[in-house]
Amino acid sequence: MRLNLEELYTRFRRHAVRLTRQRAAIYTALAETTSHPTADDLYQAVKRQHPMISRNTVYYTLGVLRHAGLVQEVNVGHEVARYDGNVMEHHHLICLGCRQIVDIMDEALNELAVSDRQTKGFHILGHRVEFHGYCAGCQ
Amino acid sequence: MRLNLEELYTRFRRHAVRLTRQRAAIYTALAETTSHPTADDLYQAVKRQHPMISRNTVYYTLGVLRHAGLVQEVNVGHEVARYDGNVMEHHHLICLGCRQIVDIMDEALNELAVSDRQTKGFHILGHRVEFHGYCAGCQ
DNA sequence: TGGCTACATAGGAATGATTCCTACATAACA
DNA sequence: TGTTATGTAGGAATCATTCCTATGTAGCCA
Ligand SMILES: [Mn+2]
Ligand SMILES: [Mn+2]
Ligand SMILES: [Zn+2]
Ligand SMILES: [Zn+2]
Repeated sequence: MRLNLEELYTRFRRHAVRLTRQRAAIYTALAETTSHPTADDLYQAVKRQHPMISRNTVYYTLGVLRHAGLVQEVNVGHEVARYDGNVMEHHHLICLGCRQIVDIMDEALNELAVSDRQTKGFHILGHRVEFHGYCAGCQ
Repeated sequence: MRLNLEELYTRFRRHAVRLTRQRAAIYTALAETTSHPTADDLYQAVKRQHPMISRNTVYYTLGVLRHAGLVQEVNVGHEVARYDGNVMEHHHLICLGCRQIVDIMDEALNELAVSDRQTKGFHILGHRVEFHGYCAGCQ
């Protein structure tokens, strides 16, 4: 979905994150896609408008945004980190062929819990579910 | 659980994996713990009996055992890889404090599925669930 | 049982995503 | 508009894992 400057300004302000051209470009690129890009994908995309941007700025910014709760990291095994501008609670489908990651918005999955007998004394704060398989194109 | 040489021999034979002293030591160390050690944990443990073992042998062996289905890799975010000698279908509790990983054997979790509407044309082969929280000692 | 051969091991070098360092630039606030 | 805390660029460093290669040996067969 399209993101205007005013909305961007509001979101950053709300989380006390300084707004710079680089941050605006990185966050916008991420918020406007559902593809869960890597840091380098974002670097390549943002570089078109900001040829001097450094990879470090991308990593640093993603760290700041993640800390502020504006962005999520999605890790699939030990592959390179993927980022997600969708911070609503949701889970993922992962294609073993093309490595694409697709959102699953499913209330039942969000409400998943472990039976008390299995909790082993843990105080549970959250959970993550990923389904693995082959997408339509890779089957 | 304790693992005798004969059982070891049977398992390796069944999966057409050559049995060496190093492999026996690595696999035994892993199969006899529930702690999900790292490759380096295993290297340090095995080195007591095999002072000349190399880290490379540990990595190579874990790769072979994983390929044979005798061992699993468990990845928590981008932390160093953890290994699991329990190859039954199961899921994990992860402590955000001490990073310990605890098994959850729960049939309901094993049978989890995505609703067809959410499958997005994927052919699903498996899934993984992890619960995050603080263990009794870390709360 | 001894010899062959494909595969395993040790050790060291290479890799590569991410983090660290630091001098310079600039957003935010008054 | 000036001040200052924070962000940026660029390069070096990190470190788990993988790659390379010479030597060793498990498993098989005569
Ligand atoms: Mn997502
Ligand atoms: Mn386990
Ligand atoms: Zn695919
Ligand atoms: Zn703990």
